[in-house]
Formats: sequence, C-alpha cells, structure tokens
Amino acid sequence: MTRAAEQVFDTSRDFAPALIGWYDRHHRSLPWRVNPDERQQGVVPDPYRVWLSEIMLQQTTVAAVKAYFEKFVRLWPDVVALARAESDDVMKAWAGLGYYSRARNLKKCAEIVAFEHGGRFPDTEAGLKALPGIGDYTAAAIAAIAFDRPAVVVDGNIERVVTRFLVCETPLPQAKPEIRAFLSTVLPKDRPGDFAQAMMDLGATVCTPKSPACILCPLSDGCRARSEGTQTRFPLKAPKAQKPERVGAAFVAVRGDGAVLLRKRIESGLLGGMSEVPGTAWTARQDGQTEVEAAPFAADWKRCGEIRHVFTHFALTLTVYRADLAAHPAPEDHWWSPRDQIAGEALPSVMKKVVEKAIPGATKARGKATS
DNA sequence: CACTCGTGGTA
DNA sequence: TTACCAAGAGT
Repeated sequence: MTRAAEQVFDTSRDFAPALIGWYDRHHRSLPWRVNPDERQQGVVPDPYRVWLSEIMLQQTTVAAVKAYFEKFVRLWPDVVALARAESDDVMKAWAGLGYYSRARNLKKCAEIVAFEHGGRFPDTEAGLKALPGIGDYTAAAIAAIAFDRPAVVVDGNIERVVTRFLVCETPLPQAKPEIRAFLSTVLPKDRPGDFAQAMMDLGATVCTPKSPACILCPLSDGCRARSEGTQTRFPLKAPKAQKPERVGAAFVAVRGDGAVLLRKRIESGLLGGMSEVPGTAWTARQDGQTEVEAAPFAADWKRCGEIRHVFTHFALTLTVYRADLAAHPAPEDHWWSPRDQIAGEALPSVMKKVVEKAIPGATKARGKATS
C-alpha cells in the first residue's frame, strides 16, 4: 500500500477514532454531563440526571434547558423525590419550557421508576422505551450515555451529520433506516456513550444547519457532501405546510388586592394541565367581533390590546380584556391567584403574554422566590 | 405515516 | 418580518 493510500480516510476504520479524538478535545461541558476525562477517572453518570436532561432536551435548545435542569435537580435531587412531588408543582416548575406532555410523562415515569423499579432506571433500551415519555431516541441515548451500552442513537444532529457524510438523497424521515445502518457499522464498542455525545456535539457546534465549519470537522476527509460542496443541501426534508391563523379573547379579572382569576386546562391536548385566564375557544379567523359574553362573569371589561403567539402548527392572536373588581367570588373551577403567586403559577408563555398585556410586570418574580 | 404538541433564538 | 429550527414522543 502506498503512502498516499494510507492517508485516505477509511470510514470503517477512521470514523469513530477521529470523532472520539475530536470529542476528547472539544466536547461541551454541560451540567448533566460527565466529561470524558472524568469518566476515565471512574466517575459514573447519574441515570436520573441523564434521563431528566434528555427529556428536557427533546426539541429544545441547550440554552433553554440549563436553568430548568438546575431548578429541577435542586427541587427534586433524585427520582424518588420527583415521584413524591405534587404534580401541580412539577407543572409550575416546567412552565415556559413547552411541550407540556413531557412534564406529565416525566412525573408518570418517575413514579414507575421509584415505586415499581425500586428507584433504579432500567439499563436496557427495551426497558427504557417501555417508560412514558421515552421513545426510540431517548431510550438509546440513556442506554448509551448512562449505561455505556452500544445503542444506535439518532437525533436531529446525528441525522444531519450522517446524511451529509453519505450524501443521502433520501428525505427524512424515510432516511432513518439508512442512517441507523450506517451508524451501526461505525459504532465503537468501547465508548458508545461518548460516541453518541460526540456526534451530537459535532452537529451542534461544527456540522451546523446553515453554515457548517467544515474546516474544523474531524470527519471532513471522508465527508462526501464536503467534497462536493453541497453540505447545506442535507438533510433533505419534505416541505412544510403553512400555519393557519386562529383568534380568540382572554379575560384578565383583577381583584382590588391584585389577585388574578385563573382556571386549569384539561389534562390532554394543547397546553394540557397548565393554567390560564378564562377566555374563548381559539378558532379560525372570523370577521365577527369577539364576544364579551364569553367572559367569566359580567363586568366592565375593557380592551387592553392584542397579543400574538406562534405555536408549532398554528398562529394565534388573542384580544385581551381586563376588568377591575373590588371583590367577586371565583366561578366554579376557577380560583383567585394572589398577586405574589402569579409568577409561580403554571402559566404557559402565551398566558404570561396575556397577563403581562393586562398587568405589566405581574408575571415577573418579585421579592422572595416561591415554591 | 401524518399529525399534534411550545418556545425562544437567529438569519 | 418571515422562516427555520433545537438531544422527539404519542396517537
């Protein structure tokens, strides 16, 4: 074999070592992570922290997760503590992070692990995937990261890295089997957890969606998209449908002492189990005026303005009304939230916008932290 | 498979 | 401002 041939990037031989070598030098240090040097010194990851972080990171940025992760481990240091927590307190702590079914399943999962598995997480992919909120990706990620099992981990970052490396012309999600097949051929048996985290770090910091830093990539010598200059064409995806518009009205009742009237949404569906101010249903845009008769009770409702919020599959414009009352009994299934507790309520971001529109500053924490 | 399900940051 | 997107899961 010639010298030149020896320098060619041999994917089956070089992929994992090149990636792991890069990871040892350029890994991110994150609150839930055991760094490679620590792991080499025998530090073992806490499956609870790995699990909690993976649930929070589903479709959510690292930057957004950090503060929530710290808050959760402070309030509930282990899975038994979380299992014993009040569901309402968990929803309050999750408020603002989005995808609230994750919080409901988080609690269910904690209870199963704490009360049915003796407080220990299953250490296999199949065992993990049987738990609520844990799907293909998360089961593989926990198995690999927490238990160092040779699981094939595929997330959005890894899909991007692999489809570029292979010049995969199959659009997602159909390309998934090809991606898994490729990864199974390069997965190292000795450090599967670090391999998975390395792939994700590479996707997050080097092989980024818009302007990948190929000059810094340890895999660039073997990357087909790099050689063709077509990196940003991948991964191929089906075009998205445009979002419909919906409208509605929200009513902020303010008592003399500053308390605000709230109610709880049903457990299932959009913003399930979260709190809100009373309001109309959110319907497709109609020319008719908003009906003030949808208010929780008759009062001098004054229009404050509108707020706009964009969900995953529709955009919403809410007309915000406010009424000031000396005192008024809370209607059935409603309650008056005291002024100093509003910031700690399980209000999703859209509802914080509504309350802020009616009462500027009301959702900002003041004085001592609550709960 | 297709659709539901949040939010905030970025170009 | 619009559009995309970030460690996906459940139905």
